[in-house]
Amino acid sequence: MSDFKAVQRTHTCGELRASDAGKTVRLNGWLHRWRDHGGLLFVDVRDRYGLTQVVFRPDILDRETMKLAGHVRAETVIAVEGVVGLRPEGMINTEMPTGEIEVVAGKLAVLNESKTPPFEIAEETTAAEELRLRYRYLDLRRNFLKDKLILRHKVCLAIRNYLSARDFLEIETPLLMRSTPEGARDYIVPSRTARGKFYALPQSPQLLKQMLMISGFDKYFQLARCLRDEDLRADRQPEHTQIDMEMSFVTMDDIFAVIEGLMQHLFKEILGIDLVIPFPRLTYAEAMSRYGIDKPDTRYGLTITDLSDIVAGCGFKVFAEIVAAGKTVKAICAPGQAGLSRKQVGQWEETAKSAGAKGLAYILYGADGPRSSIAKFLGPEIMQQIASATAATTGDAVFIVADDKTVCEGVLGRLRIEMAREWGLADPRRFEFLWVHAFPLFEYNPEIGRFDAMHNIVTSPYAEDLALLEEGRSTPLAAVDPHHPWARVRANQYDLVLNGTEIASGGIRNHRRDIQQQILNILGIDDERAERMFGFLLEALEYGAPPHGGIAPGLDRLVAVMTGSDSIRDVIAFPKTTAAQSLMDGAPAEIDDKQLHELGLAIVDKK
RNA sequence: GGGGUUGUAGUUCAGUUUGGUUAGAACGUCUGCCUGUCACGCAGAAGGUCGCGAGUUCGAGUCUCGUCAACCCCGCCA
Repeated sequence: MSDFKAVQRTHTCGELRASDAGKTVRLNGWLHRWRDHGGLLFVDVRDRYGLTQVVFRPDILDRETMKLAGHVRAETVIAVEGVVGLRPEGMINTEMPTGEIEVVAGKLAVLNESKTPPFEIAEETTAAEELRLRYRYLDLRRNFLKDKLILRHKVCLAIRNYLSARDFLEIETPLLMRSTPEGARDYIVPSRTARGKFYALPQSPQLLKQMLMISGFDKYFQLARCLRDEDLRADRQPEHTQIDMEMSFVTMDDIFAVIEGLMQHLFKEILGIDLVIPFPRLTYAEAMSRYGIDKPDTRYGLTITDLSDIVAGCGFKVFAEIVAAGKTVKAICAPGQAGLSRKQVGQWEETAKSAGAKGLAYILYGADGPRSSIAKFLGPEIMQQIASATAATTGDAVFIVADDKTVCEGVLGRLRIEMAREWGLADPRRFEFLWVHAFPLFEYNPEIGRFDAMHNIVTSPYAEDLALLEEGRSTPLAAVDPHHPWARVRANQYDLVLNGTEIASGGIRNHRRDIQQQILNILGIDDERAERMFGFLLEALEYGAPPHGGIAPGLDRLVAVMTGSDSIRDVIAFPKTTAAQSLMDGAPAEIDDKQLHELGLAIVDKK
């Protein structure tokens, strides 16, 4: 094939129609399937645009060409020249966009042969993901993945157009930067020119986009790669892409409005779906008490009800004593589940226990009256009150947890998700967005014996909570006490939740050095260390830093939801396994001794 | 770091509960036949380190222990 020009395609495999009949065309592509009738031979040629049927006819072609065509196998790269013909009466394939025509072959050239692929390049595959990841380039030939990457491209393009039209500037920030002691474990890159020193790959461009605000670029965005060396999940890869944004002179409402507009645009433009804006808002406290989680899936009910007042002083000692001790009794109502067997109820109790509950009480409101292991202690009146509080009617089941408020919420939140999954309560065709805001700024961490940033160390406190920062230094309350002043500081922090997935996170930042420094101090970073680690940020805040804030939607998670993917691996061209390995290229891999030597590194323990 | 699921022809699986003759099926591959198929059809053939390593046993795909990998979850992480 010395002269490819002579066989180069004139059309793609997805574009020929009946109106092209009579044209002489050339197609290039992969041989998808063949149907050899001994005389007649049909071949489907595939490229990313589609499939076109090519027919090889012995009455037209010489014996050599027929023989060659008869021996071409799956995934061979071929070039075909022929005449577009209308298919005979009754032979039209209405399943295919090109189904009205076929290319009557005149010439065939093999551009490259293919080994038998380890799995079929078919619409559906049952091949294990491990195998598909090893041969990712073959898996990407399948529409299943190909279409998702195409949709991802459209999302990226629409984001750029939308934000650019609203005066946002896309500005790149470095991948090699200094390690800062925040959040996740860093990926580290050794420096050759400064031996013994290291760059870190950014967990996000957080500080850099703040520097851009200080530079005066008041509307910034970037499709930014973010790297974190933490354990993986279906929705977590070591590198992911954020639609990173930051704005100056804005309030939370301004940022919500930009994101609501962006999401509305993306869903309309790409999926043809009309989103209703503005999105509902919940405070963190409301989300936790109603759903037991800070990223609730609001496509289904099963909300949490507080029963403490009802069961205070009731005949069931366990409940009464818990309430007397200042703890809580909470419940969720599962509609239509009164028929659960003893075994099924036991399985939910196991789930509750694994989530931290000591037990799980239940009341099954059957047609012949409520059934419950604690019915005789509660009595009919209390059970009636529980029914009306949880809006349970005949046929429903109520599950009750008694413990600390946070344990109750955590357990019932978990049960809620598991039950919705078990009973298929979440409608996959619905997209329910929700803002969660007013997070606590700090969270007590018993492991290290001090407060941690709940989200981000640069998030600003509510102005009316500023006094609590100082109050926390002299309070007689223990750090673990939920009424500790620092535990009560609310943050200008907000998350965007979509169908129970955290899709974006952001906040209004500290633009005053004194407040930022005070927060770092509370987080256990003294002035000396703050200077060393964040000196550049603190210094920049002293040169007229404007009020600013931002947000960063996760592109992978967003596209995963938009394409109905269970894992973000399906919307990433070359993802890694849960052990952060790339099965295709074998990364991570050892490097040469010479490379180690140049960097001044030695491997101490290979494990 | 912890819990769970899975691992048997190229691929997807059955066989493991109850250890016992030659480890099966489908798809794919190869050969032959077939002139309107489109998951073409028909006939035949080849194809196995039962993830890996120990152990128990007369005998292990099957039982025990360890180990590796993929996936899901907790911890961890935006």
